[in-house]
Amino acid sequence: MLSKKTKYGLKALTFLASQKDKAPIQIAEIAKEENISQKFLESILLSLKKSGFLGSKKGKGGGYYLIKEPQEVLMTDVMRVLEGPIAMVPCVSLNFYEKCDDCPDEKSCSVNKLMLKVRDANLTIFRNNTLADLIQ
Amino acid sequence: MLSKKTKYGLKALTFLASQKDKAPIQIAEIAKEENISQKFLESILLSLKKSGFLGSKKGKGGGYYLIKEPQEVLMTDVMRVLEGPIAMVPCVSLNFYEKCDDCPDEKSCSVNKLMLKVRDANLTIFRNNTLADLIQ
DNA sequence: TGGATATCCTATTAAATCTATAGGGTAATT
DNA sequence: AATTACCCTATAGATTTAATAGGATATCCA
Repeated sequence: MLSKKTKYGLKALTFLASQKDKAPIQIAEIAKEENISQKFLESILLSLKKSGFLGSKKGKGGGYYLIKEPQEVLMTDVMRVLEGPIAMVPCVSLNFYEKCDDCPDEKSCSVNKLMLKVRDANLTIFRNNTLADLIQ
Repeated sequence: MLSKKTKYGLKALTFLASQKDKAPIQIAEIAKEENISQKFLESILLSLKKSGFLGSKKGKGGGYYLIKEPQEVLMTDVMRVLEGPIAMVPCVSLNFYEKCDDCPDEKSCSVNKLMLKVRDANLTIFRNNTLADLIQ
């Protein structure tokens, strides 16, 4: 299942990407428009800022704004920050590889074999979709 | 993340599929060979039996055995029983469809749009892989 | 300079899910 | 009749997720 965090994060990013100009949008407005708990969204936007997707401005007229152009924001990067590893098991993960302690040999592991295919399929999707592709 | 239940279930199915004949294999043997908690595996095999993948025999010389030929066991079916819906959000699920209560219009939802692509990619993988493909 | 605004940060809680264990019941075989 | 091995329910511990609370910090503007 996709976590609410990822769902909300994607919606917020799309909302920001679909704005005409790049004037900061307040958390409250995004939360209202997208039906998201404001406090929860607050922490999500903060993590998106820390990972380099968003910029922010404090005080009156402040808010969040996209740093890059939507077509430059790859879904691989967004998903890794919001949802975590793309692979369903650590032993097929590119960025978060970890050996299974119960599995003596990966080469002959059926789970490894299947999940490798799943990972590749998902990577293909996420690499070929940017924030721009999610709009409209 | 893939649940342990699914991981263990897949390993058990593969183990049974790679047997020479179709003599029943005991839970204890599968658990030992695949490094799985025996009691946990017990409940997994039971659910695989109830969903029509396995048969069982009680008493001495008893155990579990595959009902169909490995090449006839589709991963779509196995995954749905062990892991649940293949879709990452209910609004793009074929078998477990549910409308999002926070989303006014699916057609214009960015999450829906992306997850539809992910679902199709995963369905393609699971439809084109059988238990036979996981062996060796 | 001070008040209003809005992000930033930490901690905590409530709920749900996952993983595993316990303990006995039931059916089949020898 | 005893043994074997699956069958079934309940429960507990751990982890993760989702949300809330409360205040600190930075910015703007009159």
